[in-house]
Amino acid sequence: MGASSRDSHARAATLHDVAQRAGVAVSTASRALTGRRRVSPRLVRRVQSAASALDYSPNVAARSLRLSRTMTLGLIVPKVSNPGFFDFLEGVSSGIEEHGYSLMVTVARGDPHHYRTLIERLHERRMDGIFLVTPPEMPDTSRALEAADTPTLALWKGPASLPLLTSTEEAAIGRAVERLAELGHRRILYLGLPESVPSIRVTWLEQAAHRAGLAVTAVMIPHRRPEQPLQACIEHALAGPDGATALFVDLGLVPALMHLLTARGLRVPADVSLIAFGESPWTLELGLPLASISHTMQALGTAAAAVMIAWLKGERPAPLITVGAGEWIERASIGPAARASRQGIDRVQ
Amino acid sequence: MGASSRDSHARAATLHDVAQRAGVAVSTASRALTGRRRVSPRLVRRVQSAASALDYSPNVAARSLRLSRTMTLGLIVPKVSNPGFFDFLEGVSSGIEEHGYSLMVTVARGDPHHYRTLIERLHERRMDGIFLVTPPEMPDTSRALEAADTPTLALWKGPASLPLLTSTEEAAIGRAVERLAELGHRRILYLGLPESVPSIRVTWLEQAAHRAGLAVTAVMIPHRRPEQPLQACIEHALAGPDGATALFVDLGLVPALMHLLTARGLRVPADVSLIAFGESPWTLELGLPLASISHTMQALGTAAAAVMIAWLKGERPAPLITVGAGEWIERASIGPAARASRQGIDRVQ
DNA sequence: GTGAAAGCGCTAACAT
DNA sequence: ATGTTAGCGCTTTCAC
Repeated sequence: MGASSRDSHARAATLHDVAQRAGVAVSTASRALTGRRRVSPRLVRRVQSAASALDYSPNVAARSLRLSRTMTLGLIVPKVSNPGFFDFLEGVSSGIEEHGYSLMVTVARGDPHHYRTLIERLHERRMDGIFLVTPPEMPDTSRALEAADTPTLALWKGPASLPLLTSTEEAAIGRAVERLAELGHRRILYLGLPESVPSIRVTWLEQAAHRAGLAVTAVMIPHRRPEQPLQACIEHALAGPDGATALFVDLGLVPALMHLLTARGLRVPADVSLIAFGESPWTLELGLPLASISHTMQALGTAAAAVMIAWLKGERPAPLITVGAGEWIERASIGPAARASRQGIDRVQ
Repeated sequence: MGASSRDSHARAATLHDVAQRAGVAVSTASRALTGRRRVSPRLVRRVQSAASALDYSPNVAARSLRLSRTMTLGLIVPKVSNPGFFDFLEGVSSGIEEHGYSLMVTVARGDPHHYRTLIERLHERRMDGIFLVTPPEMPDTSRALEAADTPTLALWKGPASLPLLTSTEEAAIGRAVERLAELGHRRILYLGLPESVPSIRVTWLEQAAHRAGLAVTAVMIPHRRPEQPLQACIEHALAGPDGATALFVDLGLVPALMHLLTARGLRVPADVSLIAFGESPWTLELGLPLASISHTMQALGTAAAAVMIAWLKGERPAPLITVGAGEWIERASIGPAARASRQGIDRVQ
């Protein structure tokens, strides 16, 4: 133990201690440290050195009580294992941190009851603002939120009463679908993992396909031992003269899918076009130039942070904000619809 | 707006308001609500109904100030995009939540300076405990922690002054390596992503290999456009009579690797044995029974939570705690060392 | 069993 | 520019 380390049983130094050591009043010490009002430079120095001598660390709880502001934001996320989710968290965290805010994170189970509990919990802790991520099928939780009267920003989707932040992923999907239409594709197969957060994707994809005159078959692969194995799904969907010629898949399914396609002798994009939701550097550098709807979760996080910070400064956000975090990236995994090889595919089945 | 919703400009009800409405003293109201001392059932009911009528929500900041306990735990994690990290977070979160604690999450950039800043920040907020995850190459941050005098638990690795929580992954790796030795393998190639959190894996792997008399080539694939593309790496490592016959890879590399191996006509496990760090249901169900060192991050999270809760109850943790969260799972992707097909592999190069 | 009052550490009026 | 004081909302002695 160095001489400077305090006895671990001594209570932490308070502003009072600092003021006393510097020979000034507590209010002066407060002003000197926070800089919120003019104090003579001489005293500022004295207070500062007293503070550092005592290892003074302001008590945020006391400050919060006094100012009715906790400088803390809450984040409620559903319990999903989306690979990109940590990036989102990081975006939010770094975005608010530089403005002096901290982040309180709670992970909700699926049920609305738990959501309500967590909202209450954050309310008791008097969050200055809340980021709310609800699973798509979540019923209304707005009552619990109303009571709290806390600036709350919904991500991806949420109750109509809340400002909503989404990304340009929808537009990107639209562009991808249009491109497929140009290439002569007529039917798309979507393979998704149920626990991927933005399952609005499916809706977006369906709408875009409708506009472009394409048909969509959406298949959510259940998490545990699917009754209809993925393999059967795909073969069925790709088969026949009306079979899908293009595949949209969650990135997590790509390895399995590639394996399966290779095993069946189907080539990308000669036999089937492939578009992934999400990017991974490893799919790119290795002879698999995978076209994708890239979605930088981190960008969405920082955007959310920025909107919230502005809100706390009095600038109420628009009801719907779209962030440029989604992008259509065309790569060699898509090509003209493989009408010619239909027969070959039929044989597979 | 329902009749019960308060005017959004009215300040939140305080305990004083509740007491007044129930016709009791604030102290009685406090006791009735917290149940920390005996209050007549009649009054308890009166206070409770007054509280719910006023939508009373206790102010945690005030309580913290009074009790010198925030009921909040801090988590510091390095800025890495490890897929399983969110699971860990979830484990910690749910583990502490049921004991009434909340979680404050901060994401650190690589540098020690930022770590210190974040630790200070958490200290100002008077966390009751801190979970610390440092990247392996992080220099000592213990001075900042000492000052805080807050129960701090290190995960995976950390300064010697702190109790450390690791998993049985090390043992699992040992078992995997022994099995490979049995199967006649002599050289292992490890392919890792640099940003995977527990890069102590490499150390563990090397130690285990040494014990079993095997050689290890560890290659960390740089994130951006590697000068030595993965492809060249692998071909070089697998080639020659002394080439590696078994591959340990991070799960994120599996798709790329599979593609590459398939393209080169190398079969698993006939030509090369494959072991992944991590599990994904999609690699299993689809003709790719991938042997793995499975590591349930969530289990590690809940374990960390449990240790911390116990600590806060006065039960100081052992300096080193090993959690059974890592497991060696043998599957068909490993087999006897492919001495016979050496020539075929050489031809590939 | 209940009430009155002190005080946790801080900031912002209000005085000087 | 600096000091004095009230009070943020809560729990806990201390009296009764």
